[in-house]
Amino acid sequence: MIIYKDKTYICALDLGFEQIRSKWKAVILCHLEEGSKRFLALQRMTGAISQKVLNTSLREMEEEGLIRKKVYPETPPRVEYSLTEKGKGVVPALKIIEAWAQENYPEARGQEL
Amino acid sequence: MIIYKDKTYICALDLGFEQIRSKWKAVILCHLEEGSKRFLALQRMTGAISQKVLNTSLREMEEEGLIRKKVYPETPPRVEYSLTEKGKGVVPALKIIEAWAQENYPEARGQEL
DNA sequence: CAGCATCCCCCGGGATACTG
DNA sequence: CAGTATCCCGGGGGATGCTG
Repeated sequence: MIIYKDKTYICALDLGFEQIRSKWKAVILCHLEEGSKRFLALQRMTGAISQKVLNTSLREMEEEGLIRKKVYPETPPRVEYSLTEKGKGVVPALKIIEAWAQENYPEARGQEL
Repeated sequence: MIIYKDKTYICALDLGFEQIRSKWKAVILCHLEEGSKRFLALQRMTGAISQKVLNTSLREMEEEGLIRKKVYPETPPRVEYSLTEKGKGVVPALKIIEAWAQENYPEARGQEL
């Protein structure tokens, strides 16, 4: 039994998985692995994600220390998101899932991010 | 763009991740890696999961070919769940997440399943 | 023991419109 | 461009009770 931020988890996997379980976090993290990305770039890459959800996902992951947000004081504003060391630590797991899907789902053959 | 069972996914990771994204599937899969388990045993291990959710999770994963269900025609009934080859393919990813959580969250130190 | 059947509630996530 | 502010809906997931 683990308690973290007022929530209880039954094991480490439960806790860790919860951090990336929402609809788009995994995809976002994988995209950021290619290098830092701007808000609009992320939105375009995912395509389907709404602004609101992209924002909450990014903020939550920033609070968890998975990603870093850098704001350039320009007009129009420029913001870049990138992976932290902690964030880089989960990506290998996501890569495995991606490869696993490509192997096991014919539809996904060769479908990279 | 991938279409699978009337749903669309933007990439392989999206498709693959969706198969294990629900609250308990990852934990269940990791438990099954130790060997085949009975229904009640799984329920006890997770502790927090309700029967209904455990059941739907198991059925969905069976339909996806991640796990196998073996029914022994006895009374009282005995049912055992185990990983398929396909199911074994994702577990390494979950192990990484588990280890990652143990490293990055002090609360989860040494918290095995 | 291993499950269906129900009821219910919360919130994840989409759509739309507006701002610094 | 990079967000906030609302509104709204579906369904994931819990609780409880019943059966072969």
